[in-house]
Formats: sequence, C-alpha cells, structure tokens
Amino acid sequence: MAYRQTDRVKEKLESKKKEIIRAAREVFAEQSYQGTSIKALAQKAKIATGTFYLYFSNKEALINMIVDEMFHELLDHIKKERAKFTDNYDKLQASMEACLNIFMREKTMAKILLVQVPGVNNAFNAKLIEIENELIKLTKGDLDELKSRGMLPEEDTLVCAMAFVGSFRQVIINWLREGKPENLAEACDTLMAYNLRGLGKQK
Amino acid sequence: MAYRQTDRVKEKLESKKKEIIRAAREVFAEQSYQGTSIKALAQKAKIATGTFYLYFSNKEALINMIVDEMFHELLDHIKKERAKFTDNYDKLQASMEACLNIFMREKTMAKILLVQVPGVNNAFNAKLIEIENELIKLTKGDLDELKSRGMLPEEDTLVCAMAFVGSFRQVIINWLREGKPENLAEACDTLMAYNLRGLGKQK
Amino acid sequence: MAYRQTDRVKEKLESKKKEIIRAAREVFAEQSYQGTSIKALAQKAKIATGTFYLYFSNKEALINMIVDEMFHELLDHIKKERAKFTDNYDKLQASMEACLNIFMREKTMAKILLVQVPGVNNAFNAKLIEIENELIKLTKGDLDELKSRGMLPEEDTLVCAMAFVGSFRQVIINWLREGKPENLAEACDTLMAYNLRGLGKQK
Amino acid sequence: MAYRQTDRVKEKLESKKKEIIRAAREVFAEQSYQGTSIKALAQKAKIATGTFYLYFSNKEALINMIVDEMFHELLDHIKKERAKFTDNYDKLQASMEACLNIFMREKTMAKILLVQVPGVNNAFNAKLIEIENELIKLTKGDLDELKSRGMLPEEDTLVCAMAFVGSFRQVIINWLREGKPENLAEACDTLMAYNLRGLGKQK
DNA sequence: GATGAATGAGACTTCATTCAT
DNA sequence: TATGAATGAAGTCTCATTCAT
Repeated sequence: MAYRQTDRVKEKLESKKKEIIRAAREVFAEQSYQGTSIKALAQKAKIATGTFYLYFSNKEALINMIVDEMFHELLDHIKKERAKFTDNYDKLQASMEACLNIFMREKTMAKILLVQVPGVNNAFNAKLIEIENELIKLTKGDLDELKSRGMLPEEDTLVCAMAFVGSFRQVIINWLREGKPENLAEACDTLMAYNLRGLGKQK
Repeated sequence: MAYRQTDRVKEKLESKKKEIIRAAREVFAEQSYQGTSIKALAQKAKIATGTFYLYFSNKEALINMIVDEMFHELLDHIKKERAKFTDNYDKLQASMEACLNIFMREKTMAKILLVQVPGVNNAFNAKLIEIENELIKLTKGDLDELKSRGMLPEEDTLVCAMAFVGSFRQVIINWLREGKPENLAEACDTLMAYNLRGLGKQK
Repeated sequence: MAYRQTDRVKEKLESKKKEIIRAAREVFAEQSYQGTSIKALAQKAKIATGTFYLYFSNKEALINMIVDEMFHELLDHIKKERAKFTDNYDKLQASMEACLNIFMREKTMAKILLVQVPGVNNAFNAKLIEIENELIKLTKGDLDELKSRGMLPEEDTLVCAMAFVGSFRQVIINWLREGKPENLAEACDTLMAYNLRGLGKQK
Repeated sequence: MAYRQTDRVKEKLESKKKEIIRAAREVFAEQSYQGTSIKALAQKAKIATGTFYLYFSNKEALINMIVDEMFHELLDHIKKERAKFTDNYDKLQASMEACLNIFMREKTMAKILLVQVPGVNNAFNAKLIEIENELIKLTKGDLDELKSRGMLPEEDTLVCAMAFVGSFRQVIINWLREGKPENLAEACDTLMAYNLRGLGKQK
C-alpha cells in the first residue's frame, strides 16, 4: 500500500502554512514587503529558510496569498453584514462598519493593506486595487438602487461611491498612522452622517 | 584655460540635474522606487551610472529631492490659488481644483505621490504623509473658520477635513489607475457638491 | 528532520572557516590586502562570494581575525620558549629563535606580517605595530633586568631593544624577499653574537 | 616659425610637475597610496583632476617618480656625506647620520618610505627594497673592507650589514610612529655605539 | 519533510581615466 | 594647456532561491 496523504497529514501541512502566513502578516505589518527577508520571515515563523519554500513557491506567492486571504476575509465579512439589511442606507452603513470593525480587530491587516504594501509591486498592487474597487462597486450598487427609487438626487453614482469609500479610507489611514482621530468608532458616526448628507439623503 | 564654470556651463549642469529628475519621475511613475535600480535610472536619463552620483549623493537623496520638489509645487500652487479668495467655501473649492489641475497636468507626479511611493521607505514616506496632512490641515482651517462663524454644524472638523480630502484623493487615484471617471473636471464638480452637502453647508 | 547542528556539522563549519582563513593567508602572502578582492579570495577558497559573508561579516573582520591569530601564535610561542630559561641572555636568545622558527615554518605568516600588510589600513596596522612593540617590550624587560644586575653597561635599554629586534627583523625580511642569507639558522647565530656584543655582554 | 619649447616653457612645466609631487608627498605621508584618490591629490595640488594626467601617465607613474626621487635624494646625500671620510668606521657613521638627518628634515619622506607605502603594490615595493638594499650594500662594502684589513672579526658581513641597517630602521620607524625615542640624535649615538660593539670594533 | 549552508545574480557606490570644451 | 564632467569597470555586500544532508 503506497503512501497516502491522510487527512491528518494534510491538516498538519495546512496548519503550518497558516502559521507561516500568520507570522508573515505580523512582520509585514511592521516592515515593508521589500524590506523583509525570507530569513527574517522564517525566524518569525520558527522555521528554516528552506522550509519556507516547501509551502510557497516564492516570496511573491506568499504576499499574493496573504492579500487574497485578506480580500476574502474583508469582503466576505462585509457581504455578510450587509445581508442582514434590506434598506440600502442600512447596507451602506453596515458595509462601512464591517470594514472598520475588521480593521480595528486586525490591525496587521489594515497596516498591510493600507500602509505597507501599496506601491511595492505592480503585480499584486493590482489585487489591492481589486479590493478597493470591489468595495466601491458594492457602494455604487447601493447608490444606484437608491437613485432608481428616487431617494437620491441625480448625481454620478460612481463618483459618489468613490467619495464615500475614499472618505472612510482616509480616516482609517490617519488613525493607523498617527492615532488620530483617537476614537475611530465615534469618527465613524461623523463620517456616516457626513456622507449621507453628501449623498443628499432625504430625511 | 577653458571649461571654466561660466554661467553657460553652470546652466547646463543645472539642466542636467533637472533632466535626471525628470527621467526619475518618469521611471518612478512606472516602477516602484525600490524596484528601480540606479542603472535603470541612468539609462532612462541617458547617462552612465557613475554620473548619477555627480548629481546626487545617493538614491535616497534623489527621491527626497523629488518629493520635496513635489511638496512645494503642489502646496505652493494650492496656496496661491486659495489666496485669490476670501470666502472659505471658495478657498476649499480653489484648493481642490488646484490639486486636480496640477495632477492632471503632471501625471507622473500624481502617480508617484499617490500610487507608487507609499509604503516603501519609511524615511520619505513621512514626507508624503506630510503633504497629505498639510492639505488636511489647510482644509481643517477652513472648516474651523466656517464653524466659528456658525456656517457649519457642530461636527469634528478634523474628521470632516479628512473625509473631504479623502474623497478627492480616491477619485483622483481611480482616474489615474483606471481612467475612471473619464471626465475628471466634471467629477470635481460632483465631488465639490457632495462634500459641501456633507459639510452641511447652508445654502 | 535532518541537518541538525550536530557536532559533526559544527566541526565541518569550523573547518570551513579555517579553510577560508588558510586560503586568505595564502592570497594575502602573495597580493596586498587592498589588492585582493573578495571574489578572488572566494575563488582561492573554492567558495562563492556570498559564502564568504556567512563566515565573516566583512573583509576587515577577516584580516582582523588573521592578524589576531598570528599575534597569538607568535607571542604565545615566544613566551613559551622563553619560559624554559631563567637567564635573561638565554631568554633573549630563545625569543629570537622562537621567532625565526615560526617564520621559517609559516612563511605566509611572515610575509603577511612583515611584507604585505604594513602601511595598508590604519585600523589593523595598529595591531601589527602592537606585535612589534610587544616583542620590543619583552626584550627591553630582559635588558632592564640585566642592567639592574650590572651585567650591562649604562645604555638606553629601549633603543637597545629596538636595535636588537630591528636587526633580526631586517635579516628575516631579506630572507623572505630575496632568499638571502640562504641559511637563516646560521645567520641567527651571527646575529645573536652581534647583538650580545652590541649590548656589551661581559664574557 | 613653428612652436618651440623654449626653456622658460619647459621650466614652467617642470615646476608644475614638482608642485604636484610636493603635494603628493604631503598627502601620501598622511594617507595610504590606495586610500588617496587622484581627485584629492589634485585638490591638494590646486589643479583639476584632468590636469594631473598631463603630467603623469597614471597614478602609478606618480608614486614611481616619488620613490625614485626619494631614492636619489637619500642615497646621493648619503654618498656625499660618506665621501668626506676615508676611514670606514667614519663612513658607516656618516651614512647613518646622513640618513637620520634627511629623515628628520623630511618627515614626509620618512613616513612614505617607512610607514605608508610598503605592502601596497608589488610593482614599486621593489623600488623601496632597492633603497634598503642599496644601503645594506654600502654598509657591507665598508664591513668587507674593514674585515679585509683585519679590523673586524670573521663574521658574515651581509648579515652584519643587515643588522646594522635594521637596527637604525627600527629606531627611526618607532620614532616616526610613536615619537619614541624622543631624542633621535641621542639615540643615534647609542645605536652607533651598539653597532660598533656588535661589529666587534677594536678600540 | 526539514534544515540551514551555499550559491550567484544584482544592487549600490567609488574612482582611475578620458574627453569635450 | 587646463578644466572638471562623464564614463564604466570593479569592488563590497545582500538576499531570494537551491541543495546536500
């Protein structure tokens, strides 16, 4: 009987991969992608440098997987939260709150997505953009629907969606970088109100 | 006894430095800072690698100069445009329009400041943040004044300023990356209206 | 789960370091320190250039280690030989003979210490000087003792010690560079007699 | 009438060359040959880097010329001083005194010949050796003559000559490097007495 | 599978030398 | 002739990736 990958073996492998990713997230949140060597990474993950290559074909594959993972963590969570509501204004609010919550909970993710990684490598920069655009698309969907129901004035919904997302992004990034505003949850309310007014929501 | 540092020679040297910076801007707009070697840079500028070091002490000095330059180009222009108005709403609008105009005119600057450089090198990342924060500060100044005159509702002006700047940033960045929205000038009007409503401007 | 740092592996690493040092000694005996590139060094040691940096943090660390090593090899041997005698004249003779013997046995050491390295790098030039001065100091110690016992005329013992050491140094260096005098052991006797007369030894 | 190198032109050229050499001596006395760039050299000589190459074909030609010059300065002076005496003991003393005098007068020469240059470049290292050997040869000549007249015991005159020169060399070098012995002239007397005893001079 | 030593391409930078002015 | 900007080979060192154990 030949060697067979039992579930347990598979699981073990998978868990080691997870561990490496976990360590990598931590490191990348502190240092830039380019500034982090595989050796340093391996040390953090408590493996040998060679071992890294048993789990990832190269450095880029790792960051790709990390960003991919974050992509799903983030959007799945957002979609799940949105699904709880039917009103599009509520959906909008739920989206942003979900976003903030996940970033507050997982600061490493926030740092990687918003601070460290951008501008490093055109290849996966694309993936970051994808996340941003996906969020804009969701937002635009809401706006389009509200507009079609006459609940919003006649404005370019793409631009509005960008403004909406961009305003949140800016506040989160400043919070990450400089700790201001101190109370992110409160700022979220202010932002929400700002954007709803901006959209021209009828009271 | 030729080749004295006549004015003409000096001028030529200065223009060569400018040319290197120009080439560097172009390269950095395409590739990341870290991903660009001095050799590649030199090739773009049509000089030998060693020549680069006659004009800049090292790679970091170059990017510092570039970002510094952009910092001044951008903020000087904005301040000049703002100075033409006394009304704070007009100032806000002038700021953003100045920003957009300069980015439309100098796409490489926009790409470097907004797309390529962030997240690469903590040293001058700070300078980029400085630019962003300077703009937020200017905006906040306007909002504070408007608020003190009772022309704005009681909101956290820092958060509002971030939202304001962030919304523009997001639209510009998408335009840079994907060409959408196609008509940036028009989008600017939409954005302006959006933000003025968001601020709670009394008609 | 192989390739642990077993004793055998450790030993191998240590021997590799030794091998690099051995190769370096050989190269430095032929070419100057500055004139030897890491690449050339690596070739001689049959390793890749990068491998060098696994064993030494940089070029200077290597030469430091080499000179340090020689410092101890040389002085330890001299002191050991001196210790066999109580009479200071015997000690003097033992010192010089030990010196000659070690240089005859390890010509690369002699070439590096006496021919190649001096005058190159102020940092470890100091270490070479230290060796020379240590030897002069030992010699002076002997002379002072002899003088205090009235066995030497009233002369400046520092100058005499320098003369003593310098005369040996010159003969060894000429032997290294040009093979003259051919019979170094015999020359040693001549030198010894010369210096003892010079010191004014009472028969 | 074609352009002709008048004497005055020639003289001017020659004097510039001298000036460069003078500056180079000064620099080389402080820094090592390898550690000195042509640019630094040119600055010291108050010429442009390119100008250097109008007077010397390359860096090595300069050091060669310097050492050559020193070779003659030194040996001509020594020979001149020796010529004043007929007794070989007097000649020996005159040689060494001449040597010391010139080194005390021209410390840069001493530093270059004895401290900085050795070990740098096999090519002109040879020339330094030549100087040393020439001095040994002169000394040996004296010893041989004394020996043939029965005024010296039967010893290997080459070794004795080396001892003689080596003892002086050592004292001078220590004086240069560390300022000890403080009084070089006095040390010279001690050394002379030491060596005459060493040679076995009959009183 | 796991290890970490080994590899070598490639980055930055210096500097002897050349060359246009 | 004099200048100093320009050149590019060569040096040091890093690090992603491979490979022997």
